[in-house]
Amino acid sequence: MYNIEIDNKWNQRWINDKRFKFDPESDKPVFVIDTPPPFTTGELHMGHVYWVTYADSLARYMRLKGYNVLYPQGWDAKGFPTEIAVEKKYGRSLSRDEFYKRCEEISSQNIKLMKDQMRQLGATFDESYEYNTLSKDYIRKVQLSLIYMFNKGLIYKAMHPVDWCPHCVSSIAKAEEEDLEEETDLNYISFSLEDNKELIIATTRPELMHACVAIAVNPEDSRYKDYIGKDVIIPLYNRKVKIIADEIVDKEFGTGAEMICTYGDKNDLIIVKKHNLNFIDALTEDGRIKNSGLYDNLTAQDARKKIIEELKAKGLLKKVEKIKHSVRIHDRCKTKIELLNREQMFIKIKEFIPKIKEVAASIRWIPEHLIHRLNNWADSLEWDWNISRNRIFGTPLPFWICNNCKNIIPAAEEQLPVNPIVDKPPVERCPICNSNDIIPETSTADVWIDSSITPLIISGWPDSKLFDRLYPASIRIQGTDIIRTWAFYTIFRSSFISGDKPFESLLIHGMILGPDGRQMHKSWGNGVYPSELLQKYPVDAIRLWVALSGSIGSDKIFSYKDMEYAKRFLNKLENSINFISRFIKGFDKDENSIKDEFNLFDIAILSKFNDIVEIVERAYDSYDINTAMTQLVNFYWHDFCDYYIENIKHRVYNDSRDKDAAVFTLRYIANNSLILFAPVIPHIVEELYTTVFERSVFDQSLPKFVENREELTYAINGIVFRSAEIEVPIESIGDALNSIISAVRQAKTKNKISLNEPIKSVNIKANEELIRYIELVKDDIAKICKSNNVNIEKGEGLNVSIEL
RNA sequence: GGGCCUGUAGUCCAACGGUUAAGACGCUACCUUGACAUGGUAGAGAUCGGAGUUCGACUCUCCGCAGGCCCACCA
Repeated sequence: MYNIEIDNKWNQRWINDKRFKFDPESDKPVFVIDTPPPFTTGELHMGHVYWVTYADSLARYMRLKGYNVLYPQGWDAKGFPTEIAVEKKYGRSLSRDEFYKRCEEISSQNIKLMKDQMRQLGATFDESYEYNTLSKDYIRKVQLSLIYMFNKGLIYKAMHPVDWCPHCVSSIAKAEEEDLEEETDLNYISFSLEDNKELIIATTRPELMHACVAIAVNPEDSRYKDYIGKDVIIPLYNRKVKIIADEIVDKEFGTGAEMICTYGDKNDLIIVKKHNLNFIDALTEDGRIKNSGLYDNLTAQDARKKIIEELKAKGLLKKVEKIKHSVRIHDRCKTKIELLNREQMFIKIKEFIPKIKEVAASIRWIPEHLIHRLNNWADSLEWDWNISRNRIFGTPLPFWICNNCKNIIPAAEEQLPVNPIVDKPPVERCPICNSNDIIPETSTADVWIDSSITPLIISGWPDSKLFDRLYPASIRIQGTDIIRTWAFYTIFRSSFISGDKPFESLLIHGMILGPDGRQMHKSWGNGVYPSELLQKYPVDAIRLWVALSGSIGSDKIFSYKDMEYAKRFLNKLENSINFISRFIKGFDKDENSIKDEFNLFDIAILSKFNDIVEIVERAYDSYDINTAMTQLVNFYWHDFCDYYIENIKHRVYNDSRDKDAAVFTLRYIANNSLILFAPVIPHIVEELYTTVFERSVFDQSLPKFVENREELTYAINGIVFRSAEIEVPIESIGDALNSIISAVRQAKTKNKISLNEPIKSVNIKANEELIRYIELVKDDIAKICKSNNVNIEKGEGLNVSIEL
C-alpha cells in the first residue's frame, strides 16, 4: 500500500542519484530551468508547491526525453523577511556586524527547512548548482553586473522624490508597494485671506501644513476665480503662500482648494515641479516632523493629533468628515509610504522600455496574454529604477562617491565582493577632480537587483565555459504576482548584460486561493500549508492535484475534494497495476510472435492509447502538464480500467486461445502509462515500476506514437498490426463494442441485478457495416456479458436488448 | 478612468470552427462480480444575454451584463 515510507524511501535515493544531475561533460541537448529563489522564510507555501511541481515534473519529463537537464535551486536569503525576523527576535539595537551575522544564521537555518520540504515534494534539483544570494560568489557577480551597467552609463546618483518607508528607514521601489483602503478624517481648515475673508481647505494631512508652499484651485472653478494669484495665510504658522491654478485639482473634492505640500502625495509633487515652487523638507527618514518649528520630532500621527487640537481650540477647524481612501503601503512591513526628496542611486530604465518590451516579445509566454501585464506595467513607469535601500542585510552597492565633485567611483573588479563601508576605494584620489575626499556609498541594493540575474547565474556567467550552452535558460517558471518585478527586472538586466533574452519560455502560474476563494492570508485564517498537507496526503496526490488544477496562469481555489480525487486515482493506479502484474510476471513474448492473436478489443484500446500518447507527449512538450494528466488519467481510469480490463478478464483468467494478446496489451499499456505518469507522480510510479518490471522507470524512454493514420493499421514500436478485414476506423468499432457492453450493463442495472449475473440472451441489432465486426467478437461479448446466447441480426444503427 | 482575463450542470474543471459538450465532487438508484467499496454500473443536471460571420459557433467578431486581476486617481 502506497504510504509515506515509500515517498521517503524514493526521496532519499533520488537526492544522490546521478541520473538527476546535470552532466557538464555530456553532449546531449541541454534543458535549463530557472526557478524562483524563494525568500528564506523557513516555510513553503502553496505557491512554492505549485512551481516546484511544475519544475520537477518538466525536469523529469525532459530527462526521459533524453535531455541533459540543469535544474538548480536558489535562495533569496537577503531581503526584508529575514531582517524582520531578526528584528523581531533581537530588537533593533544590534550593531551592523552583529545584525548581519544574525541574518545569516536565520537564513541558513531557514534554507535547510525549505530545502527539506522541497525534497519531500520529490524535487530533483541539483544541489551542486545551488546558489544563494548571500554567498560571496553571488555578491561578487551582482556587483560585477552593477559595475558593468555603471560603465555603460546606466547608473547615476541624484536628488529625487522617492517612495520611502519610515519603518524600514529606506527608499523602496514602486513595485514593492500595495494599496490599503482605510478610513480617515478629512479636515476642513480655515486659512485666512488678506481681506479678512477665509478660505476653507480640506486635507487629510494637516501635520504637513508647515510644508505648504501653495494653495491650488481648478482654473475652471468659479468660486475661486478671483482668488488666483492672491496670498493666503497658513494658520498657526502665519506664513503667506500664493493661490495658484491647476487643472489637476478636482473641483468636487473637499472645498475644491488643495493644500500643496512638499510632499504629501504625488499631486503635490507634480504641481511643485510644474509651478516651480520651493521645497520644504517636512519629514525625517523615520517619519517624524521636521522644519516646522512647532511639532518637530513628533511622529506624523502625534503631530496630526496635536495640530488638530490646536486648530480646534482656535476655532479654525470647521468640519471633520470621515472618508475612505486608499494609501500606498510597503508590501513587506505594511507601513504607510511617504514621499521624500533624497539623494539616491538609480538605474536608467525609462529609456530602455521599448527594448525591454521587444525582448519580452521574443520570449514565449505561457499563457501568452500575460505579456500584456508586463507591457502595461512598463508603460506606467514614471521614474528610473531607484536601487538604493538603506538596509544592512543587502548587497552593498560597489561604489564610492567623491565628496567634492560627486563623481561615482566604482570598485575594481579584483576587489569584489566589496563593502565600501569597510573596504578601501580602488583609488586614493578622484580621477575627475583629484580630491582625496572620497566617501563610501552606504546604501545596499534593492533585492530585485540580486534576483534579476538568475538566468546569468545558473548558466555560469561570467566565468564558465558552459555559458553559451546554458544561456538563455530554456524555461523560467514563476507566479503572476511577480511579473512586474522578477520577470520585468530579469528581462531588463539579463538581456542588457548578455545581449540576449534571459529565457526561451516564461511559464507563469496563477495564485492558489484559500478554500473561501480569497487570497490566503494568515489573519483571515484561510491558509492551507504544505506542511499540513504532507501529513495528510501522499506527495504524489499533492503533485497530481497541482497538475489537474486547471490551465496554467489562472488562479486556483484550493479544494480538499480535488485533493481527495487525486489521492483516489493513486489508489486506482496501484490496484490496477497489482492486478496486471499477476499476469505479466514472467511474460516475455514479443509482439511479433502473437501478432495474429490480437482481437478487436485489443486493437481498439491500443489505437486509442496511441492517440493518448500523442496528446500527452505534445502537452508535455509545450509544458502543459494539466492537459497531459487530464488526458492520461481519464484514459487510464475509464477507457483502460473500466472497459478494457473488464472486457479481457475472461481471457486472462481462463487459458483462452488469445490470452497472450490480452496480456501483451495489458503489459504494453501499463508499462507506457507508467512512464508517462512518472514525471508528475514519481514516487508511486517508481515503486510500482520497480516491483513489476524490476528496473527504474526513469531509465526508460518515452513511448512512440504512430503519426501516419492514413492506413487502417495499428503499430507498436514500429511493428504494424494489420487487419485486412477492418474497413472503418478502429475507433468507431471500439466505441460500438463499448456501446453494446454499456447497454447490457444498463439493462442489468435497471433490473437490479449484479453485472456478474448470467443472463439468458443478448440480442444485438446492428447495421451492415458493424455487424461483421461484432460477429468477430461474438464469443467475447458472450463471456463479458455472461450469456450463452448472443444473437446478432441486421437492423438500423445499433440496438441492444437482453433477456434475463 | 485605462489595460488584461474569465463567464460551461448546485460546485470544480475540459473541449484543432464539425458526432450524442468530456471528466470530477455532490445528488438518486442499483451492484459486497476472483485488482480496487478509496470500487463498479446506471440516472438527473450545463455553454451569461443579444446581434453578427459561417453550410455549421462553447469556440471567431461586436454590444451588453456579471466576476477577477493589474495599473492610474484618491488633497
